[in-house]
Amino acid sequence: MEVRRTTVRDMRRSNRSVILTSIYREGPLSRQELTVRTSLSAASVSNLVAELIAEGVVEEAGSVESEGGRPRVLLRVAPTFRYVVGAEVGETRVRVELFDLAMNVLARADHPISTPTPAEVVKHVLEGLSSVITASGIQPQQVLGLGVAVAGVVEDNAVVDAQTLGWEAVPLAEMLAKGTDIPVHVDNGANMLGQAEMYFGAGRGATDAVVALVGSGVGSALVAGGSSYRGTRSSAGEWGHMTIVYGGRQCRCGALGCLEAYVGAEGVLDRYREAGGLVEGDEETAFVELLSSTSEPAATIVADTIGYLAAGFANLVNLVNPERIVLGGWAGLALGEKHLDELRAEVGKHALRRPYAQVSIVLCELGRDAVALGAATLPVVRLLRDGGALPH
Amino acid sequence: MEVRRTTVRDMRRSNRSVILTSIYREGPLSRQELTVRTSLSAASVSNLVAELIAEGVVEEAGSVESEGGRPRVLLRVAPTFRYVVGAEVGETRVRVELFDLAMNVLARADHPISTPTPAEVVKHVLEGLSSVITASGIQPQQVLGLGVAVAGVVEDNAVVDAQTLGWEAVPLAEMLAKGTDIPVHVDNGANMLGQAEMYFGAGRGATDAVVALVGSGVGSALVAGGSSYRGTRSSAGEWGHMTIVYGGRQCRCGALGCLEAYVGAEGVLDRYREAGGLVEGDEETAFVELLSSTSEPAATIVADTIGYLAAGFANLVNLVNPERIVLGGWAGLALGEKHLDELRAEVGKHALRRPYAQVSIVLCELGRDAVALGAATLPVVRLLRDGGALPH
DNA sequence: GGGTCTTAGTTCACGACCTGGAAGAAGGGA
DNA sequence: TCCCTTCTTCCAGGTCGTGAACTAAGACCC
Repeated sequence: MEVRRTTVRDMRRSNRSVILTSIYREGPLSRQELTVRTSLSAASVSNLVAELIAEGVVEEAGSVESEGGRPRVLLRVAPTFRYVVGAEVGETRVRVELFDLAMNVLARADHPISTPTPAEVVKHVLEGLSSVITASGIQPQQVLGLGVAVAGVVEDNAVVDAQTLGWEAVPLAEMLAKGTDIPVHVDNGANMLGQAEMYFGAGRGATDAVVALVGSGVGSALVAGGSSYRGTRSSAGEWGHMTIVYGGRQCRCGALGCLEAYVGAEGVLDRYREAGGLVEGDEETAFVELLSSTSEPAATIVADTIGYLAAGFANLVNLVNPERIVLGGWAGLALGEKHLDELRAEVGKHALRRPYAQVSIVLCELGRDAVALGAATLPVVRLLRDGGALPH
Repeated sequence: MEVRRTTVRDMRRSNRSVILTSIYREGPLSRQELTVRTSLSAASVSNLVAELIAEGVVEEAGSVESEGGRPRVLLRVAPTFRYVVGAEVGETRVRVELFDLAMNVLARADHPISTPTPAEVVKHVLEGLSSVITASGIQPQQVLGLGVAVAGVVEDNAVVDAQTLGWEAVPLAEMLAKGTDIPVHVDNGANMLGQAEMYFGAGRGATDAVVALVGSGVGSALVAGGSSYRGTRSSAGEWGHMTIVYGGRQCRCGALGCLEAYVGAEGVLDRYREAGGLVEGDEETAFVELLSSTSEPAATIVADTIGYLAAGFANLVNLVNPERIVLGGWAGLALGEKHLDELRAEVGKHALRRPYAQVSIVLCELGRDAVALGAATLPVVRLLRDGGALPH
């Protein structure tokens, strides 16, 4: 039973949330447009908006011609009402960025790390946090929240398992909270990149989508009915470890024939090497090299990769019937920029006709640095959900 | 924007819905237990329950010892408040069943069909409807709704595509509505079987689950966050056409290497035949025969089937992180009854450790005749959602 | 420049709703 | 008979969205 009672107060919060979310996500809107979209009465919109303006969450932003009468006053979420901070914890660095509510970057702090122990990471995130706050000249109280993205399984703001960092059961949010009064949210990196694309990139407007990330490894973020789908215990979206070639190549997860073993950059290069190809330089250079090579074995490997990836996409199309699949990750983008049409066509060969006709396959728009941006949206989403009420 | 405004009236409806749903799904409850579960005030519970009793939706059903004082009066949804009808449209027959709200079957009508044209099916469903109403001696006005399950893609109560019946774009609900005043709901057969299991069978209590159906073909019903997940355009759940052996066996959908081509009864028997096995009698007999055969090739085929099915399960486990997978369908049950433990172990080889540890794999409890039952829950779910308000 | 039209936004009385508290009725056990 | 717990009833208090009447602000016309 997770159905919840409703009280008289929930009503106002819920309506504030509806209005605020509309204003935030559908650009500047007039009160009149809000009455239409929310189907609230003009009186209520006026009332609620007045309250939001009085609190400073919303502000008027110019006006626009009406249909012959008094002009409509546009409303937007005040970008400087509060600020949000996003952090990306990678294997080799910690990046912290401060945004206003319009998600403009106001300050950034990068810090390389050698041994990413939890204590080390906590220290650098907190240092980055105060550094970006100072750099942007705002008050700490003006920061709405800190979102942290970690590559690994995250449950309830705690990192449960992060193989690349070698972490297990690290209560990251709790540890960070000891060093700051700012509310802390922790989530999975792939989900955060997905969230960024869904809010500000190629996923805008879609309610059922998958953001598929192909880098050295392969992952995805699922969006169902407008919000991120996490599964029972937050580990949904492990698309990379879907068996696609039964009994096939060994994957680093231990299983055989995972998608990742075929389309992850590492797997692709392994396959190229086995076919006699020459792999030089770091993974990324080599991968890009492979993509632009005109040699016969390289072309075969690339074509095969497209085929495997297409089968992986088709599995998503058939199983979850998304309206959009957004391909990202550095290897995914590199591949997609050259071969998107082939990929689309190939998906059609593996997917069922109907769901295939309903899906559009596009590339990420935000590049790979959007992880911190995505993490920073966590406190924003909370603000919108609570109708502009501040935490505590 | 699918967030909806809330008005002062939605509040009462929503609270009625919360109470009614609790009573229906969590068995007879006393008012006192309702105040705890819903966190509504005792005054409101009393008030709302009185209203529901006055309308006849809820009734008192005995009492139970309290903690020393006045006994608690138990409440239940009045089984005879209204009745619901479920229909299953198959290739060879139409089955119509009438239930009370406790989902006891009160009457059943089966009708064989030779050429399942839409007109024919409409005729038989309507005949079945009036036949079960007459047989059970109730008034047509007492029937809350008719749910119809069709094997095929259903969008907005219209059958979009049903290959086995050879239908395309059949507005079934609309056609049926011309012959009856009872509200008609149409949905996909696999989803309805899934719904039945989720409400009354092996899925009870789970909020993130997959009901996997293996018969001659293979399908599934996804349940996310407590309700059925349909995807953008209602065709989610096509698990059977997930590529599992890239470039593998031809599937009847046209693609290569679909799960269905390996674990659907038809595919299994084909593989057995190719391995030199002797397939006699109809599909079902032959399949059961194969399962109990002790010959070496048969054992291999069965073991392979378990392996492929396990990979298909593992893909679900990794991608959607369900708390439960319910295996059904006649072939699935036959296989599961003998080999469930092997299947579970095999899934562990393909799935990631964490999500695998969080899932339980169980068999359907309701048998394959639960399709009409599932379809009949459609109007019940509507009733619960609307807090007991009758349609129209 | 003044009147008028049109559309946008505001104000206010009203009815619907939940809550908390208090008082009491109901039903059983000691 | 007394006590205890579970409902029920009632009322004042507070919140909310709504419809209707009202004000605001431009455009247009003479």
